[in-house]
Amino acid sequence: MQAPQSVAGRGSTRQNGGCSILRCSRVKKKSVEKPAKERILDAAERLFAHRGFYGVSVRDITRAAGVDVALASYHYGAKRALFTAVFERRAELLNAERLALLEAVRRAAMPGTPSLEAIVSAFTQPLLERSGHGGAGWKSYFALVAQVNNSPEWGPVLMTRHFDPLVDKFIAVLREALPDCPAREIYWGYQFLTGALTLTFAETGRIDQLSAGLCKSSDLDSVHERLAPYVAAGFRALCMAAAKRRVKPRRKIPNAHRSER
Amino acid sequence: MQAPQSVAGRGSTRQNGGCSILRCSRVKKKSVEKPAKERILDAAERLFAHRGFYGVSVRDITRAAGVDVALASYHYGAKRALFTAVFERRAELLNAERLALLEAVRRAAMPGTPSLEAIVSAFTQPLLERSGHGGAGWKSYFALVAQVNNSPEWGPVLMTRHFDPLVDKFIAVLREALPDCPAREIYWGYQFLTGALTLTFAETGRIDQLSAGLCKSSDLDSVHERLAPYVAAGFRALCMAAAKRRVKPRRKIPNAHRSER
DNA sequence: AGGAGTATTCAACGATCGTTGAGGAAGAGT
DNA sequence: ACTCTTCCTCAACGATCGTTGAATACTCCT
Repeated sequence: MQAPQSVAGRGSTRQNGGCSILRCSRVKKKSVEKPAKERILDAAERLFAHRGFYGVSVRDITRAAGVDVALASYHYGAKRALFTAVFERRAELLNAERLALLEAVRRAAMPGTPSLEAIVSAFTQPLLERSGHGGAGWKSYFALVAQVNNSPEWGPVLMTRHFDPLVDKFIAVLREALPDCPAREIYWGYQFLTGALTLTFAETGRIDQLSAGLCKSSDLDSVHERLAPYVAAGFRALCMAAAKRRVKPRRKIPNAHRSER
Repeated sequence: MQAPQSVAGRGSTRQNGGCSILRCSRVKKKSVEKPAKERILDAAERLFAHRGFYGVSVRDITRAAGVDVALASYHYGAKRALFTAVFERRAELLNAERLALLEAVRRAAMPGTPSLEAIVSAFTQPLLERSGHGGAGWKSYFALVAQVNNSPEWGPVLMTRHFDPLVDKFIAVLREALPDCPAREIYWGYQFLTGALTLTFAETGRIDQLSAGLCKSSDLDSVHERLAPYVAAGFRALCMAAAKRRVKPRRKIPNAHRSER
């Protein structure tokens, strides 16, 4: 959580990273301390992940990064642009890797289609692996994604723009693997998958307390082991239910109480 | 979305709800317009659900409710207390109904145990039914729950305090229905369930766009039809995988890249 | 050495934030 | 008529908000 990132010496009157007479060349400084522009992004990532866009002030971020307030606007413009910059930084890297993994899984199964478990795993593994073992920055990033995905304000904008092109490809492969399954079922199944996945990223510690320590929110290896079979079985159940519904179509749900308050 | 709640005439100099000479008794006024205290809670619910705790100012809320700024502090104290009041208002009502439904399902299956589908449905149906058909207030409430559940700041406090006692009871019944399944698997299965469920409540419209209109975020009847079989199959798959793992225990996951950036 | 260009700081702007104290309006009880 | 209580408004507090323009520091090119 409170990983010691960017704890290098700072202060209001810092000049050369602390060295007074020794010439400290730029190369030296860069090797010992990240550039300010990147430190701002790191600090923003960590703080936004915990308290959301509105819960963090630009001053909170620059203070955590050890730079002046004005530097955030200088490098990123408005606060909103800084937020999207945080979101976008790691998105493309992830998409590239996930797409490659999907193609690898597809090729490995040729001339047939890959198993549902393999498809789902290709979708989730790059994320779970980095959130679990990629360092504090990645952990914060996925916690941020969890909040964005469940936000009516940010979800439709950021998630759709940066992840849906890849999701389309995954869903196409899922449809190949489930040729008799209506597309609707696959979309709903995907929605349940992404809900389960993003809540895992939030790592709120709720399951730790519920299970009295038997499960750890931070144990994403356990999640990786379980999510694929869980979701794959869910997809199959949706397909079977849809097929059964086609035979004897039943509608409506019972036990309704339809009134405000 | 923009349901016409509390649009009654107001203004900065409103005195008696608009009537000047006619004596309008207090009872009459109450019947035509909700009391201010409740209007504040309604407005807060709607706004918090959309932009979160920090994204809404007390002035936003009181303006939407048509009352003075100071009235929020007068009735609820600090802003934080108003937020928890919004969260708590509907929580107990839900818990009571869900507990009764769980007991009913349990009794109906005596002397055996209820099906996984029936247990999961008892857990989700009161929520999906109200979010789908309970009116704008309920819809906002569950969107708020979705954000809280995925928030590292609020989730561990509010969700745990108000919902976990009930969740414990559900998990106990699930364990009865899956007597050979390790408890760990059931907790993870529950976590995936609640993640899928709360993302559904967020209704971000992402699935609408992904499916090109084939699925509607707001169609919670479809979710109700599908979530129980999906999750039930997932639980069974987790149990089977755990049993298989017990026979030939394998560890570790492949393809790791463990380095920050 | 000097100029160009980038990176960073400083100080300040007006706006909005959450909260509060004093006081008014209205009804109930005496 | 008086007081008490409850509900509510008004005005204002100090703090913090996001953003900006001017000025300074540093690096690189020639």
